[in-house]
Amino acid sequence: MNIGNAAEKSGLSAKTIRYYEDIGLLQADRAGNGYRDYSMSDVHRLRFLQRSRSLGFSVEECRQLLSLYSDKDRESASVKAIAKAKLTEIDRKLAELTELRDTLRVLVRSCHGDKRPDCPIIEGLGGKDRVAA
Amino acid sequence: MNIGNAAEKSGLSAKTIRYYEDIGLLQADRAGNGYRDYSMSDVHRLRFLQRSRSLGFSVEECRQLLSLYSDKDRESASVKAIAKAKLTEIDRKLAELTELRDTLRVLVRSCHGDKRPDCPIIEGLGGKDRVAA
DNA sequence: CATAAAGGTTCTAGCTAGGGGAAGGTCAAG
DNA sequence: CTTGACCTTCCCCTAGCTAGAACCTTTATG
Repeated sequence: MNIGNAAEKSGLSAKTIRYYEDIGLLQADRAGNGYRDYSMSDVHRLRFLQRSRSLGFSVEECRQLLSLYSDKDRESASVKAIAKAKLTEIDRKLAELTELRDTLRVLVRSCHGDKRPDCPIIEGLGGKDRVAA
Repeated sequence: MNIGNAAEKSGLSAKTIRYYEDIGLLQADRAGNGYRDYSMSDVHRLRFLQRSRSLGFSVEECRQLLSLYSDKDRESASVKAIAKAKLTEIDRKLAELTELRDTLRVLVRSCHGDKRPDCPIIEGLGGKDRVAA
């Protein structure tokens, strides 16, 4: 099947699929006319990539996961290790983002937001001390 | 003061300060030897940028905030609008990331993680249906 | 049969927000 | 005088694509 078809079935754009081929994630066969030719198994792998990316795995992590996906002798422990590391990373990002939000929320709440120029947000961003979270 | 000094005082790297000048965020005076020369007021603005960035504002948002920072006739409502929009954006990211984490957490918990090849994580990433969060 | 639209191909360039490092000028100390 | 720390500009690199140009192939229609 052509790339457009594979794109539709996998949920990736054709551009993205070509990019993945470019960086060596997945190589496609070529038909006589030079068009890329995808099998159902290729589509499964593309879908796998789409899901992995949407779950926050980096392309390099996807490369590892894809190789484990294709390896019928894999140890599930290897997969779990990657997923756990990603989970830890996401938890860290969540904590960071939560702190950010709390700080920003305090600033926003403390600003009256009218035509006067005095503004606790500006002061908080410019002041000497970190605004209390 | 030289850029290294301004960098230290503002918490930004010299590279970053030059980059900000490059994109027109903040222009510095030049000393006779061609070195950039920063005043304390420049340092305050750099600090302002550092804090704004660290709170998640994009460089373009920082540009607006900095112009409001310098504008003594600003309306605090303008500042609050930008901050509120950013807050909404952060909340959205938080929700997204939380959903991601929950999905990933379910997958990780369901995987025994040993030497056997069968792996619910791989199945979850490759399967036809979205894994339940 | 001609042609136009809808695909496909390769290539380059751009996005964010800087980091790394080269090649070279300048300044203070020993 | 030289060394080392600092400064300058310059260009390339990162992630993960997206957009567009220039061109080729297939398919549908008059």
